[in-house]
Amino acid sequence: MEKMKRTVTCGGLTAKNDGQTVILNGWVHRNRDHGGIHFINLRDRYGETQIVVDEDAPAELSEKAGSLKFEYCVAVEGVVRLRPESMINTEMATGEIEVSVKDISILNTCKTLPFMIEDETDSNETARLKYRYLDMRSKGMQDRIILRNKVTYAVREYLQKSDFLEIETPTLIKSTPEGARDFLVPSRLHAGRFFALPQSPQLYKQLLMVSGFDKYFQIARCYRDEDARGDRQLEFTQIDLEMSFVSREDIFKVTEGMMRHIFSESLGVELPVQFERLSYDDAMNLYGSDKPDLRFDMKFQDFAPYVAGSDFSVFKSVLESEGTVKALVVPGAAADYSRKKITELEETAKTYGAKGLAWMKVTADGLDGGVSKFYANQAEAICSGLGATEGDLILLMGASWKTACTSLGAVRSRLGKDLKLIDESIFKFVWIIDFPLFEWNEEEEAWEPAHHMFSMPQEQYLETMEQDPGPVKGDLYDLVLNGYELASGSIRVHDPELQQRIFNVVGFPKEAAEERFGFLLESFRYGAPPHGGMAAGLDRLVMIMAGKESIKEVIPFPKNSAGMSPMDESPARVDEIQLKDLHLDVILPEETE
RNA sequence: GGAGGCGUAGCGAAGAUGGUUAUCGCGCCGGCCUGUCAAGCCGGAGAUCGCGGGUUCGAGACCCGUCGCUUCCGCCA
Repeated sequence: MEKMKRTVTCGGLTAKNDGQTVILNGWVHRNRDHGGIHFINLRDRYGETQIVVDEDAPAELSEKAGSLKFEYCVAVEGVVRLRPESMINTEMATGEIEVSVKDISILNTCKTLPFMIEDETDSNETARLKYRYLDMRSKGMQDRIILRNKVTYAVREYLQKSDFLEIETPTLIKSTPEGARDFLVPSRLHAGRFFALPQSPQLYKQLLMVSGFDKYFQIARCYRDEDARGDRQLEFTQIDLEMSFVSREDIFKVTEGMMRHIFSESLGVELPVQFERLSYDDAMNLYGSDKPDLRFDMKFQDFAPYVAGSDFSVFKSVLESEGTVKALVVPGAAADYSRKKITELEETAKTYGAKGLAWMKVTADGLDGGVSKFYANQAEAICSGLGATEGDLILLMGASWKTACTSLGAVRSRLGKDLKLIDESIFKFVWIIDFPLFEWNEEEEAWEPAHHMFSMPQEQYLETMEQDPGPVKGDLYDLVLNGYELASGSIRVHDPELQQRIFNVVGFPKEAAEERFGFLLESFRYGAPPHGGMAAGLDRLVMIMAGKESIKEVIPFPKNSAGMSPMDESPARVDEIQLKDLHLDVILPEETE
């Protein structure tokens, strides 16, 4: 190897290198054999270089060139030369030059590939995951993994310069009942006991604040044993940070600064100095989502004022049962939206629990189609009230507040895509603030934490928190980017008494709290500083930056949607001896005959 | 747990209303070719049409079941 060690990479040669003797190492990306002359594109992560075995090359070399198949790993020695003027490839970074080959050494051959190595593969995901090491040879995957590296580097650079300390927290921890299901790790040394893998470093970073490390961050792997989604995996990575002696504004400032640095350094995109803010209530009422995509507008409007003056009984009964009736005006969509296409929108709404989707179209003479006959007498008032004009489609949703908002929100998202209202080239950040601290669980008939139990209630609600938990807003915030929840954070509780009051509201008895979080509560009794922080999803961030819709595209070795790896076939069964060591007995679900 | 979509050669796809030997592109094998860069041209091999059952003279197609993948809901921040 020493003799044929590379002196340059496949992306490094330009016209300036004309005449130099170089050695390249890389993979055969293409091999074009023209009979007497071979053009071979040699590829590595830095780029591609065309190497040429000329017509007057020795027969042995020519034959060797002909034998090079896709993805052979080779070393090549040759002389850089300028391409003839008319042969310059302007699409290629190294397109001005080529390397005239003097010697080829085959470092390794390659079997027939399961799929071609192309810039973006359209091969099926299972094959891509099974041969992930080949999939990652593609330019697209290489670019994304490299982008991910740039992002993590920018994170560290920015936070280190802002006096943050990168500190590791344990990944074998105590299982806690809140939130998602834990991954459990059986203990060999302690029969019947289990560690859990962390869903986040939450408790430990708070303890670091108690220790006085007033600015902490970590690029932390987290685990949740829940079903996968396009933007959710069993294991994922968070940019986790926490600060002491801060208010929400300090955390916003750091996060905004960090995002600006990330985007500027890794994409060359300049973000605004401050991100927009929207209260949770407004986000839900106007966009039907706590993670609204603000790259397009189309806000909801209140349709309640027109309900009483109509015979349309569905909406009347909705309002009687304290529900909401929302209107969504879709400009100019009347002609394009046939009954069939509206039914498709209705199906979207129904997946979010809506019973139906009412509609009408605005014509020159008033309202037409759908439920228009019920509102004919108010046509003018409705159109001017909603700002609807001829050719617009009006969609109406009546349901309980949350169902009305979320289902119409889903319709809005779909319309955004269908009508191409979204400018794909922009990055639209928005802080969603003033989240409710508690959420009423209908089934369990109990209050539960909307985020987690360690978030601070806003001061004005402290008096009434126990009597009336519903309206209590927390010092809680999410950062949303292009309709994805990118980060989530809060000012934490640092007072053990207040923490206990919150546990009480969500029906978490003192004994259970002590049992689970005793170490945290105890730490609060030793001069815990006020603190707060946030955690941002690294995978999602890089996914959005890369313009992809699945975090699998930015994770080197992801699991499939069933939570398995087609490559190593994990999770796998283990042998009896291992189980015995761990004091485990496995009961498989009954096998169907 | 539920709903939709998909499953045809190594890969990507076509295959109205059931009809003889299942089609195309890429890849693979062989040959030709002196400037290509998705090179081109000629020839060849390669498919129990996911699996099981059924309807039929006849099923890739229709029916039932089942498995796998995928997206979404539930779940999860």
